[in-house]
Amino acid sequence: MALYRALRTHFGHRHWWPGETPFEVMVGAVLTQNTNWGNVEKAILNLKSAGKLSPRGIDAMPETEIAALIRPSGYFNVKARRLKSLVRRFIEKCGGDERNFRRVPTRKLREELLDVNGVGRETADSILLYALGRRIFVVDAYTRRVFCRHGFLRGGEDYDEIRVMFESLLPRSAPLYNDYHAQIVAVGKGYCAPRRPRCAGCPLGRFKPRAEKTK
DNA sequence: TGCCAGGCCGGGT
DNA sequence: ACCCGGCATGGC
Repeated sequence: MALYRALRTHFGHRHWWPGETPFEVMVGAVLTQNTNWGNVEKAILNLKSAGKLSPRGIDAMPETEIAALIRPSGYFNVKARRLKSLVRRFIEKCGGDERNFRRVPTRKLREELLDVNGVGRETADSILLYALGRRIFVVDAYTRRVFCRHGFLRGGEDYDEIRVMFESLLPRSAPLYNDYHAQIVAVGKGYCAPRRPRCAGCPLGRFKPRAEKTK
């Protein structure tokens, strides 16, 4: 937790996820799979300009047409298929309005998401936290990289192992999980990318591994 | 120029 | 239970 405070002081509130609506966040979560966010923005802009950034819009479009619009995000054929699968399920489960999920337990939603082809744990959790405001800590490549490098993780840990670790160490708060993960991405992008030297001003540099294990 | 980016799936061992 | 190839674009 003190670790979060340090990052937060250094970077300021990150205001994540970039996206105006829950649906846009869902789409972004799929498009950003192993892909630079800048490319995802172009793809989303294309969908928006075409007036197709809606559950019905995606649902009604043939895959080839979606692929053409999301081209800049890479893996466009795969992602077009994944988007359709997700949107189809989304419509089936809530009629395309996530407010209808209000009474559905997070665990159930997570299972439902993971059952969709093309939605793995990180994508599911990103949707749960950033689109639906559920208390699920998102683990990603940056999380592993940063916390490995500083000795909090060994590297072999399973995704859910890491997620549960964070969730049990932190106060259960969606806004906290939200900004914490955003902070990790901020520090990961800037200073902890592979083969890139760490910035001297990085708050993580001031922490000894292990000293900060408890919130 | 080559490497990297906010993964996931399917098939093989 | 791991390990690997495939999927593709744009930026530095």
